[in-house]
Amino acid sequence: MTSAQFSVDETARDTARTQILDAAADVFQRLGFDRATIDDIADAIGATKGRVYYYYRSKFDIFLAVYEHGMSRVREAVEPLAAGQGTGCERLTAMAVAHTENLMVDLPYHNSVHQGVRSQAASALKPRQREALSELNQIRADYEELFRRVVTEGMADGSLRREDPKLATRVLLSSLNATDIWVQQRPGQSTGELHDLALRVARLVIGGLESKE
Amino acid sequence: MTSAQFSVDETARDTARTQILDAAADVFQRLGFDRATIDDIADAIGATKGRVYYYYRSKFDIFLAVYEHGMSRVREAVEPLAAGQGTGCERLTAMAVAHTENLMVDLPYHNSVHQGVRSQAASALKPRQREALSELNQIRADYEELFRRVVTEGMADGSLRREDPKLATRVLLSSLNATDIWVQQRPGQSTGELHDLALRVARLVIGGLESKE
DNA sequence: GTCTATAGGCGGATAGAC
DNA sequence: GTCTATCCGCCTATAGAC
Repeated sequence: MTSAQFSVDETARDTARTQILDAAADVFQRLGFDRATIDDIADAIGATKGRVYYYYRSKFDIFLAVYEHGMSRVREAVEPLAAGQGTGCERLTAMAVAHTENLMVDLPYHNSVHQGVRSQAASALKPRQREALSELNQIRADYEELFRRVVTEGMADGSLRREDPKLATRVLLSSLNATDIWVQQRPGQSTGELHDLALRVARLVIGGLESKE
Repeated sequence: MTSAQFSVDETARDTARTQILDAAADVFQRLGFDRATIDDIADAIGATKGRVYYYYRSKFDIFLAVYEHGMSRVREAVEPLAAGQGTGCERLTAMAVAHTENLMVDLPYHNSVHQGVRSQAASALKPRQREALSELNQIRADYEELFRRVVTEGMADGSLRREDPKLATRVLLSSLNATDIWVQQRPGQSTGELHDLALRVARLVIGGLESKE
């Protein structure tokens, strides 16, 4: 086996896995994790259970992969902005816009993650799965910490009101994430329109609705 | 059968139904509607399935009753405030505080409703159930409309920034509702502490985090 | 009214053919 | 690798005893 061949095999495997993940995220969004069946996922890619179980051990493992995929994409988009130029408020706004934009683009993934965060307590997990889940929750906690640092800096430089940073960050992030209830992906939507909507949402949440007198 | 006796029977029946509803809301919150079993609900009140099915035809009917119960309580608390004194911003804030406070007090009910809104598309419903659900969704839409009117008035009287009222109302309500992810009921929590937390959350969402320069 | 027992179906997961 | 066939457990809902 040449290394080129090895590489090709790896790519093919990754492609197959990603195809399953995309389908799974979509089905999870539409039906919810519990109602979604492996057959639904298989149908969505024109296959049967057999193929899905060849690539993933269990339904929960698929969920974990969707979670990880979704988190790493949004983190890549947002993390660089935390250390950028400008006041805390300006950087926080840039992060919030990028977060919301990513949420809208990767809506099925985000929605699945969101479901997972809501109901993680449920169901008896195998040790392997429990470990994987708590790793992901750690990544999520780190992500929140990223926002909390910028919030704290913004309060220090006077661009943000002084409030409990932990509470403020929680409210901010949960508010942004809540948009996944009412946004809907439309095929004809340009990325410019999405950016515009994300901007308006982020400004509403950070700037508030109250007029500045 | 005297009318007094009739009344007593009705009360006993209502008490039994409410007990089931309280248990169901709690179980739905902890496990999610899909994972929750009728046995879980029965266990929570020290009974077996038989009792639960004597009072409710199906699991979905229990969910509908929880939904209705939760919505009518929050509506009773918030509706009178819409027509009160003060600027649009002041009335909106009072409504938002009452909404959030009620959410924290009736957390299991709110959380169940929230789940229902998220996944209502799923599962084939019987005509009777479909009708009941769309009635509840109408009640929910009316509730949102109540907020939208005050938002519009606030923009007219200058106490709120001019924005698309529909978008602003959606962001506001979904932000407030999103707190059900991270709030947790603690037995020792006084109503004063709850009110204080609700006030801070509502002011963060309406007033924003940005400092007014 | 509330229980126990059970029917009935669905869906996750596996075995084994191709 | 992907399929078909099937096992098995769980859970909604009902029947019927008490």
